[in-house]
Amino acid sequence: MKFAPLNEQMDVIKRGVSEIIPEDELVRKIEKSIKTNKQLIVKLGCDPSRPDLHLGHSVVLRKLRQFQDLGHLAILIVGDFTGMIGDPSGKSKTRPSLSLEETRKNGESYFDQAKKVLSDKNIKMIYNSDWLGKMSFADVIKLTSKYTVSQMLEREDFHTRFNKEEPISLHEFLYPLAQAMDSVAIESDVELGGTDQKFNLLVGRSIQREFGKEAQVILTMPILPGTDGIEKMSKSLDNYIGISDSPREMFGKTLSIPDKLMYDFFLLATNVPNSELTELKTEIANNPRDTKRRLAREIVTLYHSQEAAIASEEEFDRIFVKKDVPDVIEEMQYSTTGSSVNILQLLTETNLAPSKGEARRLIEQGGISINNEKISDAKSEILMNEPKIIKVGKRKFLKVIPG
RNA sequence: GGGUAGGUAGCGAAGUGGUUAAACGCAACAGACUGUAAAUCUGUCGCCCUCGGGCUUCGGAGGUUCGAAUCCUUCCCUACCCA
Repeated sequence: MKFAPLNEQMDVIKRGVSEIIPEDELVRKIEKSIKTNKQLIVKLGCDPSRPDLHLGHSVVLRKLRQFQDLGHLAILIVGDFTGMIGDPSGKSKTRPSLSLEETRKNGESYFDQAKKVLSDKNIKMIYNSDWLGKMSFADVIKLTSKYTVSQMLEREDFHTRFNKEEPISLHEFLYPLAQAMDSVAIESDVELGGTDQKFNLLVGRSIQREFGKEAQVILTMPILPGTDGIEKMSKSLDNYIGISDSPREMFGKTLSIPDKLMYDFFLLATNVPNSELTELKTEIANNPRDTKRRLAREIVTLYHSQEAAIASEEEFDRIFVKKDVPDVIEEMQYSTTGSSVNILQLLTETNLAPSKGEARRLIEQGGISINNEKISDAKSEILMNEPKIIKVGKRKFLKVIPG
């Protein structure tokens, strides 16, 4: 294995990063790796409770990919053990804790999606129940003795929740320590994470030292904002662009981001070369419309293909500019007893509307059309003699096939 | 164990016996507009039938009352203070 020179490696590694702590230690680790011809162990923890990956996750995964391409070893740690305990933080009703089997399954699905970003070379996936599951209560007590309550409360979210008199479950304090044990177990040289992970990553450093290991360097990436431009990208806020989204969805969602986010998306979520980045800033200012379309194409190309990118752009124009129908529409078999069916019944039975009241409202507001004809009467009877295309709102389509 | 403050629709938050299906904000949804699924504006936002209603909601259970989210009993949950 031949590693690239230090400067080249650092140029790649530093793109888009928020912090490297401490940077000089990373330099030393890389120098040593070049000299001894040994790959660095780069760790990324993944949460198996939410296995749907989106562009936000991709930021850190892409960084991991860059380490892989530089010849280093990526270790993905699936938190199956921690997932099993379940995390009731926040107000959400006791989140059901997953069984080991479920976390494993989610881990697999995480891995499948992550493979769209990662290389299949220089990679290892490990479950943390391998070592956490073997710890005795005495081991846990020993571990917890190495960290104090005040130190824990330094973490911002604990701190604010504590001050707002919101509940903090005791086991939540154990998560950073468990994560730190992962670093001890695999002897990571570098751990990646979002800036929101900084605290946990730093705990890893001190616990590694406590266990007589060399401390890992931590590398944090900025949090990618969601399509709303305000909150961080997340599935629960529905402001995400999923790695497994269809080209059409990816394209549309990308166009809907606020203009001021474009640069960050180019920087953190695409392969646009470093040399083009400065130029892009002026492009964004001068021609936001076309630049955003390019961004959308870049993203679709990354997860699907160039052809898909071009097709999704064409389709976008067809649906939203020409207000036409997409060429691929979801289909559903639908059978009725009579030859026709009431529109409200049709909408609820096809799950296009959750209730008849909602369906009625959609009709009143002019949001329903069938075969391009607006339905304005909730009493309409729809003749079910041939396939019909139902349109709900601007972008929900369903082809109903009688039978 | 004792005390105090709380638990209201997806979230935040009003409401302390009777036009309260429950103000307001956010989110969501529809329409208009737009380079956009952005922003803005308008409307909607428990369920069922209808334009007049019917039914089910305010942590859980029970009770008082012609009538309760609002009063009482009891249980569960959260935070804080004291031990």
